[in-house]
Amino acid sequence: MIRTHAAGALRAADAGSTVTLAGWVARRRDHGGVIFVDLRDASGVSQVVFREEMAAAHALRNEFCVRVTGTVEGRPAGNENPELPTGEIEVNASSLEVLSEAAPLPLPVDDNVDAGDDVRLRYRYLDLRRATPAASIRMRSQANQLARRVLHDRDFVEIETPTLTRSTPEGARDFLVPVRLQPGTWYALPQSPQLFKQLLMVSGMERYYQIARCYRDEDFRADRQPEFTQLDIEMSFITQDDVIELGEAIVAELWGELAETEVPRPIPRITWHDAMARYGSDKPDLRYGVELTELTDYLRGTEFRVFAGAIDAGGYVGAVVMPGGASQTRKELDGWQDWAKARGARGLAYVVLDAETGEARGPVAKNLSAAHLAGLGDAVGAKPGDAIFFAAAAERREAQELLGAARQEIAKRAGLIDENAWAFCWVVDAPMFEPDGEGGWTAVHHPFTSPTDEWVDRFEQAPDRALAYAYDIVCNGNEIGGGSVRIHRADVQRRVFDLLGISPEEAADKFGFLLEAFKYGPPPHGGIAFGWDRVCMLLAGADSIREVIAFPKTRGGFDPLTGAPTPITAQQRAEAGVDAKPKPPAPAAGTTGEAAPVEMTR
RNA sequence: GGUCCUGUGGAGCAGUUGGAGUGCUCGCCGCCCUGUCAAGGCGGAGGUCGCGGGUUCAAGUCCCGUCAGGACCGCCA
Repeated sequence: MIRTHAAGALRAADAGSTVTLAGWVARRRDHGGVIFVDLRDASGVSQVVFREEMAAAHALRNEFCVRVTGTVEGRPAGNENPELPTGEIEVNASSLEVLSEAAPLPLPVDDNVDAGDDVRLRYRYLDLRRATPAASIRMRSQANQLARRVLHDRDFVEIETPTLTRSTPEGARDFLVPVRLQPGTWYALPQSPQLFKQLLMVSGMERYYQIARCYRDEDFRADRQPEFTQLDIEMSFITQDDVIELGEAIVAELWGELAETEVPRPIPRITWHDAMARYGSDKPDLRYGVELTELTDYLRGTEFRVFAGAIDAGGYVGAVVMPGGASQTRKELDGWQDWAKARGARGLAYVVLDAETGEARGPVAKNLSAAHLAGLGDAVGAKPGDAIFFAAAAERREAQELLGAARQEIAKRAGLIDENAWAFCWVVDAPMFEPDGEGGWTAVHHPFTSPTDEWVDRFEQAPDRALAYAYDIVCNGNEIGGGSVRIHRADVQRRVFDLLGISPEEAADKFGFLLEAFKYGPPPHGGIAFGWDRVCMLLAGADSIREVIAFPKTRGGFDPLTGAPTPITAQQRAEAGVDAKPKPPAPAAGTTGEAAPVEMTR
């Protein structure tokens, strides 16, 4: 090593020893006759003092990479810096070697200055010299280690699966890779290792996990990148409760070690239908109340067309209360209409209860009968001074989701969110199917998800109500993981495919290899995958997963650092076989009554 | 694909009813400075106000288009 000590580790006890440090000039304070330099390495910062005979130190600039030898000394009385772990000492330099110089910086390496995303990402290596971004990446490493420890303690096997594979039946668009050796054919990058982990269960591995990179070619969000990471887990001979117990063990370990939070176990469970009814979301944020109230029955018979239309159509009318919302200005209340329209709703009906008299006011109030108005406050749990927002739709879920979004917005605007709180829950008993919009059904989770025992023999009778052994774990309104018990019985799988309109031929074409494997004694199995970027984002206290990814992309899929993606050369294009047409499949030998072509082998 | 926000020396910002590239903090260059710790003082350099078009006597400012970054909707089992 070209250094003897870590800069951040020096303490008063080291006084008197000669040390050699290597690191970067974090800051310099040049007084002419004496120069102070904060020397930073991965461990932290120590103050180095250069005296008159060390004139070369005048030439140091921020982020020069240097090696310094000197004596550790206690700082003169009164000059200690209690803000720094190394604040009691300083290094009196006797030699200075500039290992490399730094050009003027395109962004300040300073924890107090936050640059724009494009500059930060273009110079991510400089961005990561800052304490907070660096800490997030280091924290993620710890999270990986903690998860591995929990899983290894439980005899899990870490197994890597291919990233050049064939398309698997998740719903997202695939990233495709042309295949030079077979022009016209393409690999897909995996959207998840779903099928491989099920094959590993067939193979008798029994307990698999992987920190797996996954790829989905969809639009980005603050919590979505085109390549992302899952902590992917699958287990044999288990029930839903076993997977949930394991998930809780992992979450408790992570939050216990990295967030100093004791996660209450068992983590509360809520059914998917209750979550929608009470919170208008399948990933409810339980850090605050503000629950939804269904008013379909209460308002039955109303003459207000918006509500009556939904009720007559067999739909839903509901409300959510904004505590203190009656004090909003007309402009603020109008703002809610814009908010709702931005979400694709027609508007957001509201009634405010006068803070003094409790009288219901607002545009909707005059459309409701005196009887409906009189009992409204009690029906929705509103007090004088509150505002009540309504949503109505023929589709129950549509109205609930609007109210759920309003609930979140209310909590934000009314300051009801405790930013220091952690609220976990499992959302269980998810529906198996949802309408595909064309008269058929599509799998809510994926087509290998098992119906619950209650529904396994009759899910065809009411696909809209059939429930699955599918579960999501939610933290502060973020879905941080989800999984299911899988189907291991061929007859059940066939019936699910039938309902989904997947023909045996189509099934064989898409994932025949899995069905083939399931002929040979597949064990009952199930699993879970954690959205690892989101988990780390929450643990890091960040508001974007970009903060916990070393080299993230911008929302356009662009990497400002490398400039990827780029066009390819004509030669690359020709070699990759991007433009090749796939050969028609050769008939099997003998099936056409003609000799099959035989290729020369070497 | 849609809605919204942002774009001003290297970084972060301010810029009023349209009136001279105006200002602030940091950084950069030079000089001074022996106890600072986001050191301080003096001086200096650095600009296609993202880009293109329009309105106007006059545009950083208003309008249209476009590019880039961000938030959301659609999409993402």
